[in-house]
Amino acid sequence: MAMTPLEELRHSCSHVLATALLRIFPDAKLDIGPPTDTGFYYDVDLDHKLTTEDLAKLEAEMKKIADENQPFLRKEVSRDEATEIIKRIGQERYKLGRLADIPADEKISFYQNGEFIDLCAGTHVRYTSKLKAFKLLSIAGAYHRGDEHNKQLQRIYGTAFPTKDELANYLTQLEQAKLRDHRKLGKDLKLFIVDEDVGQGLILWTPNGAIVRQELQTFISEELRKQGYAQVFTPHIGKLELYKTSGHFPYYKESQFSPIFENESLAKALAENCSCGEAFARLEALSANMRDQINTRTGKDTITADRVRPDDQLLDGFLLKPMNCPHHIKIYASQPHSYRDLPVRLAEFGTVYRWEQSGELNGMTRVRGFTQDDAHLFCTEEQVAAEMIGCLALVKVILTTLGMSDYRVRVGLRDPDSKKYTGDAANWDKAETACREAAKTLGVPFTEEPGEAAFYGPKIDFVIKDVIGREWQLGTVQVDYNLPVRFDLSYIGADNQPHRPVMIHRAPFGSMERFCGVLIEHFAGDFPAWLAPEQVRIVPISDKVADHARALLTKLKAEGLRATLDEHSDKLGAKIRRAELDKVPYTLVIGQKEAEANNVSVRSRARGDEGVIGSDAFIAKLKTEVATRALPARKAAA
RNA sequence: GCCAACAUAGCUCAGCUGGUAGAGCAACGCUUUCGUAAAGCGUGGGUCGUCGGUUCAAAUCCGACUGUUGGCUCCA
Repeated sequence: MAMTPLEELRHSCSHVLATALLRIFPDAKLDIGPPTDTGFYYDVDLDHKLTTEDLAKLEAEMKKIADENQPFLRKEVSRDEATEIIKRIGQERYKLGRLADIPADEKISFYQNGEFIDLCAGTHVRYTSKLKAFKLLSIAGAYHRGDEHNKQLQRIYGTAFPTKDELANYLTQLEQAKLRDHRKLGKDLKLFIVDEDVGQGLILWTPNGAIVRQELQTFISEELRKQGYAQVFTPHIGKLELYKTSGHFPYYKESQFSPIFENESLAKALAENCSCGEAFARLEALSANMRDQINTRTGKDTITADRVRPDDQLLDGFLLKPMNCPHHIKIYASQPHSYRDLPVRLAEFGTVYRWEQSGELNGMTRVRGFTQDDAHLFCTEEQVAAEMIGCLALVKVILTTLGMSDYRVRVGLRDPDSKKYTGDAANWDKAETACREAAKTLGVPFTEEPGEAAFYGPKIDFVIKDVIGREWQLGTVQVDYNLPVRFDLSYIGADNQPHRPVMIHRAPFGSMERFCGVLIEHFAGDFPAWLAPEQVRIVPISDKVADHARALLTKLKAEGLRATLDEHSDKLGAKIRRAELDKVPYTLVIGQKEAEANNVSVRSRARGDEGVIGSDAFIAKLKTEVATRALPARKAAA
């Protein structure tokens, strides 16, 4: 595949970086150095721990190499010659493996610039002097071949552009992006905190953030009522047995909080001289055993769920729920269903807990406890398509209302080579077809990605990028033919015979935490009035109108608006500045003139000074803006 | 979990090679009563993330731990 000119430029930078590396650290063992979406990197195995000072040195050396104006020369060789070259330059540690990756029918080429020669398919710019605008950015650890069992190499990240202006522009953009990072804004606008003593990845929603979340929940609840969902509530824990049946316990044990054991069960285990270590070892064996049982099943629709043999019951206990499905399934299963009842749609803002690796935690976007705007639909096979479309429509309504249009849609299919999936192939095919067909109705491009399915079924995900380009899965819709089997769910059909329902799991926001994090960045903290923690701030010009201002505050609050009054003795400019920094959508300036006429001078965060209007007229206008969940109308560019 | 960097007042940060802490903003008080992004003066506020070590002496050097950040791995 040919590289774009920009990729060519960046990839050439990788080679120049490698050239500089070997000049400064001759014993460096090189792995690979490809271009990326935003720049390039090179992975290197080096005993010396690279520092930021080294980056500066390397960058200076790269500039020298660019100035030396070395030509990039391509050389095609046989496999034996390639091996010889790699040995000659002393880079056999990784390069021989990379050479072995090249299929037998493909040409093997090296690129040489100056003294440096590298196994490489290309392509490159013609001379190093073409590299005019590059910068080394950071050093990171990266496993060889992306496998955590392999040695961790040092990865040097950099970026490059055709011109210095473009590079400077990109670096400025990075700086700008940091200003709308949800972690910074979350602190500035007092939306949420994470406390060390409460625990990593556990979000404490402070009053301002709670308002945003509550408004989002209200919004989605309204939409759910329109679509015929029933609201349920379920507890935060469930017995281990429940998750053994669902398959979550054996499959995701390592990413769950440890079980909460019953006191009696623990006491019994202790009485049997079972140490904690042994108990956990037995639990470990149990989950491994469960996995094997499931994997060796032939995939027939057995109607009966997997059961744990009684002698496997070593310790009874509960699990903090890692997902809501089993609880909702039990609600469905609690009474018989006729085909006339279907679809049954059960919704809950359900809080779940997952043991994410410490290094993966990130602000609100990757946490250990989060609340899904979850729902499970139980329907007939014939209803799947329509229900899927309904779920996707809901996601679209939400994204449209919030003005989020920059996302991609991913259809996650099973990886035919992996064993992590449960259920029979025929059902998987049906489910995957249903997903594909539903995705087509979206009217936006989507990609099909094998290996992205959940263990119980394929899914459609909405993926959005954060300010620094990281992708986050938000809304998700998943078809599931498996859990209904595992829990032996049924409904009575028109033929008076029991039938197996199909489940759809869906969460339009994904999780309230992640969604709010992304939303903060999407709006850069400038929430539309309906979401803004503080919708209106009254700014009296002097104490002389304080009584009038207080009366207005009372009135705004009585009208259900989230309003505050700035009673500081600052000058107007300072109060305006404070309101702007707090990103309040509307500031009402009240002086003698306004007080006498019962007017307000409106300053909009989005549009600036909007002039004087009667206070009742303002209230009516704002209430409409809030009720319709309008996005702030920006001032037209002059 | 792994690699690396970082952790000083509510916030943003200063504190060079060791001699027990400073600024701006915020808060509070007083003065000012002001027309669309910062009025003036004053006051309070920190066992320098935690624990341990080196030293006559540690915010500063070393170690462990906790947390954060950037990556890697993972993400039902």
